[in-house]
Formats: sequence, C-alpha cells, structure tokens
Amino acid sequence: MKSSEIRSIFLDFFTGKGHLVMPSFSLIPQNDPTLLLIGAGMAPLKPYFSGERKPPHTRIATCQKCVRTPDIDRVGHTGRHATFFEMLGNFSFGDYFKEEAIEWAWEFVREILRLPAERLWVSVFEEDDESYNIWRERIGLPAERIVRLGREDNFWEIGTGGPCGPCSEIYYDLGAEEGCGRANCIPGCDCDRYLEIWNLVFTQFNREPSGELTLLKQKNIDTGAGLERLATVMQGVTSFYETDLFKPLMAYFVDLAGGAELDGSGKVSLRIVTEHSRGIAFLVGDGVLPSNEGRGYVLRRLIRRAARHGRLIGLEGSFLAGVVPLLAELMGSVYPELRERRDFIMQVIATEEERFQETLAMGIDILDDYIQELKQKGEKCLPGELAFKLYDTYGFPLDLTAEILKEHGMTVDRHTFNRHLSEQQRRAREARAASESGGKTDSAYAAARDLETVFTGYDRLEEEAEISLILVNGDARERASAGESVEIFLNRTPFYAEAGGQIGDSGVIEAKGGRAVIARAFFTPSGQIVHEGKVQSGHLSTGDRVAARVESVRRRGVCRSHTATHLLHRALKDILGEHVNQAGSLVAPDRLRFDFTHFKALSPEEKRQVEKTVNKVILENLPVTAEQMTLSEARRRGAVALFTEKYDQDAVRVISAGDYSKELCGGTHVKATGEIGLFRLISEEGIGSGLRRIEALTGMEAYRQAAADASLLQELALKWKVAPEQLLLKAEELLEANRELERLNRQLKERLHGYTVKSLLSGVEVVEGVNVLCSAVNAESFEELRGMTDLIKNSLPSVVAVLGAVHEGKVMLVGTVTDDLVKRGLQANKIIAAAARRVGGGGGGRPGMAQAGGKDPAALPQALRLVKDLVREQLAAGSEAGGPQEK
RNA sequence: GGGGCUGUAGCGCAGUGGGAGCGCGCUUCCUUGGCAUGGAAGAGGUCGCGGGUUCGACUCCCGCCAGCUCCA
Repeated sequence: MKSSEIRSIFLDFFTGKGHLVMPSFSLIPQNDPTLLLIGAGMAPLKPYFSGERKPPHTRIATCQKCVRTPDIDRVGHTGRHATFFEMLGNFSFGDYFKEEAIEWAWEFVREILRLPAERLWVSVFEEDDESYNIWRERIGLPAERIVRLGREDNFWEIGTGGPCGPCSEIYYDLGAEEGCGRANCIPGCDCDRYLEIWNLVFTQFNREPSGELTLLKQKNIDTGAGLERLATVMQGVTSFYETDLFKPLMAYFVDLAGGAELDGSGKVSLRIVTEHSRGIAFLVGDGVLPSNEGRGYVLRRLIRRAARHGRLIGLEGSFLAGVVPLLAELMGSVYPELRERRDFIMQVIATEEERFQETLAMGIDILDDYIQELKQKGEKCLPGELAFKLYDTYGFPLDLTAEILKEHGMTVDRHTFNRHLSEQQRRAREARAASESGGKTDSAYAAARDLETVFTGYDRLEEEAEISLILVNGDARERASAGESVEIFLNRTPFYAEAGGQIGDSGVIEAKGGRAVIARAFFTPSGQIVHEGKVQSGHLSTGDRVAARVESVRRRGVCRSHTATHLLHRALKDILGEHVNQAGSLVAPDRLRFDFTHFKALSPEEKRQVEKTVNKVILENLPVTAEQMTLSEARRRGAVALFTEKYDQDAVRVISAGDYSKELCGGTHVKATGEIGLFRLISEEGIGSGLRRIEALTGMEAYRQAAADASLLQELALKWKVAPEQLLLKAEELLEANRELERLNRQLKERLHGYTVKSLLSGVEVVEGVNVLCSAVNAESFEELRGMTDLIKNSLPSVVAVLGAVHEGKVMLVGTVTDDLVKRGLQANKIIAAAARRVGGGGGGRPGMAQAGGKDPAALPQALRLVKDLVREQLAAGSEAGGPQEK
C-alpha cells in the first residue's frame, strides 16, 4: 500500500467515526512560546486539550507534519529515527475515551490495514488495569501479547505539570532477525525488532503543582501513528528508507553522487542527507529561515549536517536545494506550500549551503595552522580545547576535524571536547532558568475562559457595553476603586486588541459611578479582549453598564500606519520581487516597522523607488475596503496571506486598496489611501540572515520629520551662504579646499622645521666623542617632533637628539639615536624615560626612537640638560658590558 | 536568553602601549609589437562607534553597533 493511501484511508476511517479532519498545522507553533517547533500531532491542539480554547469539534483527526531533533544523532544509523515525520492522529476532547480509542485503533490496524494478528503486540501502563482489560476482554487479545510497562515507557507527561495519563502502544514485530536475538525479547526492548506503530494516550489526570494526581473532569484521547512506520510495515520492509516516502529521494542523491552502491558509513551519510532534506524543505516552506537562534538554528543545523554528509559521499554544489522540485512533486498535493513556495525554498537553502562552504574553508585554514604546530612539537593529538574552539567559534564540525587529523596520522581529544560542550550546555541552561521566572501563565485568565467579547470597532469608536469581569492582579473582583490597576472584560467593545502587529487601542471606560483609563487592549490566549488600565475615579463593578470609548486620534494614526504597511508590502514585492514576504510588523500611530524576507540591503535607488511608489498610491486616494470571504476565494483573487499565519478556512477578512493591494488582515484601516497623507521611509537595515527591516513614518509625524530635514538644510545653506541645492557642491568644494590647505600647512611646517633644525645644528655638543643635540622647539604634535628628529638624523650621520615641546600645558619629548651609536650602547628609550620623569611623566620606545610626555612644562629645560649626563652614563655602562643587550 | 571570535586602504589580511603596514586593485610615467610583461613614482585610512586608564591607545579596560559561530 502506498503511503499516500495510508494517509487518506486513515483520515477517511476517522471521518467515518465522526471526526473532523483538519489539514496539517504549520511547523511553527502559533501562540505557544513554550514550543520551538511542532514535534507531535497533538502539539498544535494543546489549547483544546488544556481547555483554554474550545475545539471546533469534539473529535478531530489530522495528518500533522512534525520536526523533532533530540534523536538527531541516531538518524541514519537506525531505520526508524527521523527529524521530520508525519503523524497520523485521532483526538477526543471530552468525548470518547479508552474503549473507543482502543477498539478503533485495532479495527483500523486489523481490518483496514489487514496487518496479521500474529505480528501485533501491545503494551499498557503497569497500573492501568482498565486498558489491560479492554485489550484482554473486549478485543480478545491473548495475555502473552499484552506487555505491562513502567512509567518511563507508558505514562505520558510533559514538563512539571498539567494534563497527563497512561498510554497504550501497538507494536509490529519485524521478525527475530531484526532484533537482539535474546529469547526474552519483547516490546520495550531497546532493539529494532518491535516497531512502535501507534501510541494511544489517555489523558485522564492533571498533575497538580504539589505533584499530586487528580482526575480530570474532561478526559481526552490523543493518539499518534507515525506514517513512516506504518508505511514501513505495510510495504513489507524494515526501514523508512525503503518506503516510497524516501526511495525516490534517495535514488536522486545516489544518482547525483555517481550512481555507485554505498555501504557502511557511506550508507549512513546517504540516509542522513535524504532524511534531513525533507525537514529542511518543510521548515523553509513554513517560513523558517536559517539563523543563529531558535527554530532558525534547528534548520541551520539540519542543512549543515546534510551538507557535510553529502560531501562525504561525493555530492557537490547545492544538492539540497536541488532536491526540492522532486519533493514538491512527491508531496505537493498533500502540502501545497511546497509547490507554491518552491523557488523561494530553493533559494534559501542554496544560500545557506554556500555560506556553509565559506565556514568550512575558514575552518580548514585554521586547522592547518594547528596541524603545523603539532608537527613542530612532534605531537599526535589535537587538544580538546582547540577542537572545541574550532567548533564553537568557527562552526567547524568535530567529525571533520577528526577526519582531517586522521589524514595526518593524528587524533583529537574528544573527552576534553565533550567536557567543554557540556560546560557550555550547563551555562546556557542556567541562564535560561534564571530568565524564566516571572511572567503570566495562561491560567491567569482562567476566569475569562468562557466569556464572549464581541469586537465592534471596525466601524465605531464608541460602544454601550456591560462589564462582564474585572481582574485585579489576576483575581476576579466584584468592584474596583479609584487608583487600582485593572483588567476589564466587556461583552462588546470597540477596542482593537493587539494583533497582527497592530498595537491595541487606548481610551476610557466610563460608568455612572466611575471611570477607567485604558492604556491598551490585548487578547487572552483563549481569545477574549482584555482592557488593561487604571480606575481613575469612583469605582467600577461587574454588571455595570458602561460607555467604552476608543481614543480616536491615536486610532486614526494607527489606521494610517496599517494601510501604509499594506502599500509598502505591495511596493516591495513589485520592486524587489515576489519573494518578499512580511516576517513581522509593528503598527503604531504615525510610525511603522516592517520586517520582510530579502537577501541583500536595498540600494539607495530602490529605497527611493519604494517611498515614491507608496506616496503615489496615497495620492491616487484609492478606496480601502474590507470583505469577508472563504480562504480559497481570497487566494483565487490573489490576496497576500502572511507566511506564518494560520487562517480560518471559511471566513477571512480581505483588505483591498483599490486594485493595488489585497491582503488578508484583521486590522483597522483608513477609508481611502489619501488619509495617510505622507509616507517617509526612515531606515532600512538587516536584522538577521535574509531578513530586513524598514521603518517609516506616516501622517503628521512624516510631515514633522520632513519639515525638520528642510529647516536643517535651510540653516546649513544660510551658514554656508549658498542655495540649498548647491550644498552638495559646496561641501565637496570645502572638503577639497580643506585637504589642499592641510597639505600646504604640512609642507610649510616641514620647511619651517627645516630652518629650525638648521639653526639647532650649531648647538651640537660633543660628549665623549658623541654628537648630542638637546633643545626645546615649537611643535604641536609628536608627529612634528619626529619629523624634526628625522631631519637632524639626515644632517648628522651620528647623533643623539632629544627635542622637547610644550603644547596645551603638556610636555612632549622625542628622542632619537642613530644606529652606530645604538651599537655603542646608547638607548633612546632609556634616555627618554629618565628625562620624562623629570617633567612628571613617563615614556618609552625602541633604542633608536622613543617618545614621552609629561605634565610639568617648567621642568623641560632641566630635563633636556639631563640628557648629556645620561649619555655619559650609558656610554660608561656600555663599554663595561661590551655592548648593548639585545632587545 | 548565555558564551566564543571578528571589525585596520576599494578587496583579502598582518600589526599586543611609543613612527599605520603587506598583497591584489587604482593613477601616472618608463619598458615590452600582444590577451595576467617587467620596472619606477604616487593617490587612497574617523584603525566599527562612544567612554575610561595612560605622558602617550589600532593595541589595555568598560559599554554599544554590525558580522560570523556554538549552546539553549
């Protein structure tokens, strides 16, 4: 049976059992900061399990794409570990429980898949007699086929608390030849014989913070059957890689690598490349971009691991990007994003593959240096610190380090490497634990879970409403009085809650007996609108009839920015290409920030063009309209949907600005583009690999900024006495003139110094047969003093010269000794250091040239007089020692 | 979120407290009947930004920014 059939008959089967089939959710968790990526079929449904949100149906079935990396090191070595997989699952939210879950699973396995009973085993949690009895009595499974396993294997629980419960697993016996060979080998054994094909989780308990288990009043079913494992079994093979899910991909890579049969480590590498290529394409398809952190880092690791193993089996170039068209063809009908974003996915992967080549080249250079050093020292083992540095700082893989060392007959100290790695892990975990304290949990809004709040703010800014709940510090209150910070829930509200980058409204909520100022409105995790603010006067009580008024000036500003954001999005796509996609945004009054996918910085010309285009559309004063329609209708009309958002299939809101822009959006907008007034692009910067950010101003703020720029130009023009349009020319002139003056000044000074030096030469004294020249001169910098000493050296082939100058209350000294005298034991650095002490400073340099500074200008003459004595001393010491010490 | 590394001429880089350099490229001249000829002279620098220490900072210390990289 083909894997595509398994997928569809599974979903059909559960449709027949009253389930609502939902398409796979994005790999990026929505509104769930606790998860990096979707790693289980139930993960996107978590809010339904916890009761935080009401599910659209009490029975749901899905085929969910998943990415999970803890087993990444086993990928390729076994036939059953993957980082990307599809999970088939049926779920019950307070509907059916153990009996149905077990019965249907068995029915599906036996009657639909027709798996032979003699190959099937099940396990139950050791304390769960209920499940045991269902298997034993209702299903009639022989007792020897039911294994009781402990908490480790068959009790499902995440983290420290929340819903949990026992589970029951169905195993398929691949045959004794696949196993460990022990006579007592049964499911739960660590070997490959029994393949777990379905896990049925019965969430019946809640783990209280105290650690105690309490019975849930709503019992849930959460099951997961790995499609890859079912396909393995149904196609009569023993590993994923032999199924139709992997075979075509593997054939592609084998072909690309030259078509030769691979075994041993080559086979493992081939499997890794094949396995990772799927996850890579799907992650990019869902909008993940390679980066140094978060889910982007998971992606980067997969790409680099795959690229590395590809090279080991002779694959070259961007072979990972190259497999995307094949993947899109194979899986595009189930996951249309692979087809729709095919070119984008390829571009992202190819870029990352190239980047990795650079990283490798850099690492190889550094490693070569290390190897040379080892050879010189005659050592054979690269210290773990260095291997770790290569890995940690330069991203160079350890196995590649080991491999290159091996070519030189060397090894690497893996033990020390691992110690450094776990030290780093410990540090990171500690830092994380420290930052995780504080913050509201979902349960803070538990009291509001079942409230309904109707948003009426698209066309009105004021609303008569009733207070349905008041929270003070998270606790429900009948009434709140002046001065208290509150969170207010209304049955209906014109306040826009922060969403889609648009910031929440502010305003007031007023009752007969009191008034609250609302700073912002936002959504609870289950979708109620919260008005956060402070009671300003009187008091507010639950049940009060109130007037809720949005601050209109601020709201209008937000509308301007939001519509401008849509125009900007369209303009960027038109000018830079369709690969531009919104990756986040902030919509504030008079200001917006827009993050988008693009590979390089915008040129000044592109920026000008973007700004101009948006302003042109503003001037056209296109009507802005909102329409409700189905998602497919919106797609058909070419509306832009955000990369990472998930939308309601049946009712999406489409915002159009004339025929120019069409975008799915829940935000508030102006009535016509002309209201935006003016759009100014303020900055464009990189915020990550392949990610750019534009900041722009709208409305009055844009005008203010323009006016400020203009007046700055005016002032500048006034100062330089030219027309503003000639400022640039003037600036260039002035710069050029300045350069010329500096050059001239330098020349004049050199000349002047030439005269000074000439007159100094007559003051040369002879000490013990050595020319010594000491003098105070006029100079403003060390550079000038050095210039003069150079001139002296040019005139006198053998001399000790020390010049001093006073500038801005400080003393500068420069000393020089010609080479022949250095050989006789004279050292400028020592002379200058001693002289500097006299003027309250210090100094140094080399024997031939030294400089120093001091703070006491009055002592300069004494310091200079000192020089002759110093020369005398050094000559005496030098002749004793028979010459200067080297260095 | 926590670490490590890097930032010096258009590009690639060296420079560990005291004259800012090398290679390629660029300009001019000479040489050479020629596509990567040879030679000479020259232009080009806020040493990422901001503080601090010091007589003196590209160099040491602190903060920030940007890029690379590992961990979470």
